[in-house]
Amino acid sequence: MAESSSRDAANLLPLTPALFQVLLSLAEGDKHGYAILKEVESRTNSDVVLSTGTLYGIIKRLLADGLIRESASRSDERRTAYRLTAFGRKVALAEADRLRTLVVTAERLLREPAV
Amino acid sequence: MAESSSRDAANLLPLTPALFQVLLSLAEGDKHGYAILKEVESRTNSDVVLSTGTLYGIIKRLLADGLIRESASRSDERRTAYRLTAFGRKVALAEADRLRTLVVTAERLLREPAV
DNA sequence: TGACATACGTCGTGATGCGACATATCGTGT
DNA sequence: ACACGATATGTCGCATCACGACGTATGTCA
Repeated sequence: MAESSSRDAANLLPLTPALFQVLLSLAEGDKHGYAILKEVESRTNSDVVLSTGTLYGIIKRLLADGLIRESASRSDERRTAYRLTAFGRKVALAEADRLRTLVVTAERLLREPAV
Repeated sequence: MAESSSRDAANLLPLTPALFQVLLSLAEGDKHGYAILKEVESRTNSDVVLSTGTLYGIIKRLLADGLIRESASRSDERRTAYRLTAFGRKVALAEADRLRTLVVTAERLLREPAV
């Protein structure tokens, strides 16, 4: 026990797949909404295609929970860029850890071909 | 193209975390509902605790989609055991593959400590 | 000028997970 | 005999979330 660092990242887990993709996109670098949309789509070979309805809802929740914040660098007028916070990165890492454990378990359980 | 093996397992992805856990539980061996509940809880150290509302809804969907079926071995009167079908195992493997790829990507993107 | 990409956002709907509740049997302790 | 908790299955309503449809602009280029 005794690990109250900032806030407990584990409380927010598991992340929804769409939300996790947005965090990963911002881990790569600051982006505005539309750029996140396009980056996720291209990185996942169109396996994950976020609608704008999905995206802007997620951005609201991420801002409210302090996982991202508005980036100061707004080169352009009508675009708002977002940046992953330290806490946001921590949460994303926790989710990646959770998934890695899950995958290891899954591969162990699925290996045996039915007794 | 030209890969219509039984049905396309990829169509059902991504699986919800709870549903995936149920498949993993049945991959280990046939179980009835309550046993699935307890096995998931103990295997995940109570990180994942399914409510009965969640479980029996999932079982309905899994039956409807042919990922599980009722097991013939009903030693007891008031328990219904379930078994993972070949297709169900295939879907679970596809999900595990998807997650493994995601984890690799996530760890790559999250490694760099913000430029 | 017209079409398409960029960019942001809302709204309604459907799917999903969850807690609360209901019901019943079984085992064990007192 | 009775009570209590574990076993076992299920329903219901609520909240959350992803998605598609739609709306509004501006920028770009043929």
